[in-house]
Amino acid sequence: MSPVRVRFAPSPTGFFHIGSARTALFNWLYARHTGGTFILRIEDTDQARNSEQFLQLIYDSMTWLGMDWDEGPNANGVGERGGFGPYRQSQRGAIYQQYKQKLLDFGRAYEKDGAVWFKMLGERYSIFDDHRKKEVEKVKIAPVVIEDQIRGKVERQEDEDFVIFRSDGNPVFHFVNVVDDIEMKITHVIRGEDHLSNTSKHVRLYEGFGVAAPMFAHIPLILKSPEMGTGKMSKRDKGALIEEYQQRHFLPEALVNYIALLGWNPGDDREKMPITDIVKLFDLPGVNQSNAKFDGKKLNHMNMVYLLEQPADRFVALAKEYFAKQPNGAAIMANEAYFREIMLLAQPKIKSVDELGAYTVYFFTDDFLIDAKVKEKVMAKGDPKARLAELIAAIPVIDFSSDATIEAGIKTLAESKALGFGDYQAVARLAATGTNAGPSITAIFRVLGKDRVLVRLGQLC
RNA sequence: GCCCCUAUCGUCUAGCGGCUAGGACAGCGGCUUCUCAAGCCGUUAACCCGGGUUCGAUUCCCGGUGGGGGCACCA
Repeated sequence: MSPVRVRFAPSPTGFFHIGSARTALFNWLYARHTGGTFILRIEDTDQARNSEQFLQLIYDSMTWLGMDWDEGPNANGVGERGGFGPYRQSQRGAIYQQYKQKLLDFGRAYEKDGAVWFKMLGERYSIFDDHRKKEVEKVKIAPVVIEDQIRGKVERQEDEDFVIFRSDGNPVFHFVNVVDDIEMKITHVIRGEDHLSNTSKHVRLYEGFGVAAPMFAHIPLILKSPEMGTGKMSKRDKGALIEEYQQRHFLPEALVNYIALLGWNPGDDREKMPITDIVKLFDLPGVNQSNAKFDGKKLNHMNMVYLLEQPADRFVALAKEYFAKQPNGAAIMANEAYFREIMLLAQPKIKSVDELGAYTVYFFTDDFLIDAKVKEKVMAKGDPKARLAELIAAIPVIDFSSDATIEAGIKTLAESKALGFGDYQAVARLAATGTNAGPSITAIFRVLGKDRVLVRLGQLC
């Protein structure tokens, strides 16, 4: 069998969303699994809706997700690579003209009302279509049979001529799609199920050109989660845009892992798995046939699991990227080692990078908010003011060199008053951080240092 | 309206004629703990309905119903 050549063919007419990303991913996975070629082709024939901004977004999103393409435009938008170009349909006009002429020469196309139509072969008859409210001409012809790699055998009647060039001279999607797939020697067309009904047209076109059709594989769609409503996930839905996850500093490998699992699984209970394993195990017959609903919570969980296991350097780098985009520059201005220490305290505790700001504010400013509800709760229990006073008195003699020595110091104090560590912890935390969530109080004390701790404890008294 | 695809816990799914129907997320309960998370343990929860085929159907076939998609001089 000839080497696999697959393509992802987006239109730069809107934001890059999760459904497109998965179609791209399944193509990419199949190419990498089989050692084939992954092609990026830009279907920018709709001049009215195309934009360079959206085009760049496609490159950026694919790159961010780690889906590298072997042929297609370069990610910086300058030039392209591969021997089957150009890879933007807007630059392939001459090829479409040639193919149109072929069909004309074969007697498989004709002009009518200024448009060019593809001609079905067979006995003709007219019938009134009450959906379209008009008389249509049909052809007696056997149904198209598609051997879909995911769906199995699909039969569909395709019995009407259809437009391949509009009267404005531009070719339509079905035509350019098939021509490009022929020219680029595509072996497997992996695309969303929304194209399944179009496939019969495409098969007829291949027949018209006298070319064998490629393999087809129609993957299920991603639907809205129940809270979002019903139907296909659309660009307007929350969580639908790849850009959004990038801006929220999700780990791309977590997102890729999650979307790979929407409609595919490795055949066992594994969920979190490195991309190399997914590449190894991915195959078309393993793809599900039914649509999947998007579940942001599960994606969040996947992201957290990945975050937890990031090496310190990578996590700190991610944190730095995050803080660099925050309006308040205090964290980014902070001492490198100080910043690193705080980020590593936060790493095991947060669920996503974008929690970092709120989770660590009090390390970078003395002007942090005191959570009113937490304050009310903490101050209502026992005699927190007394505990605070005792801590302030004890701290000058406590050894702040390590968490262990701080813990020992507070415990000694607690024992001397016949109290527990917990009696000091909550109020100390409130005073030092303004909240009830965070790393261990001993680590907070150590990182903040005696002076700042004393000031903060004093302020709450 | 016509055509096509599809159907297991709320969600993602395993199952490929005989299972106590398994896992994960979410939920709930507990343990641990200096808070909050995480972690660990436990727990609630599913084969859409009706006919066949079969000794036996979640599994195969048909019909219904539900869900999704397509029926353009959009892509």
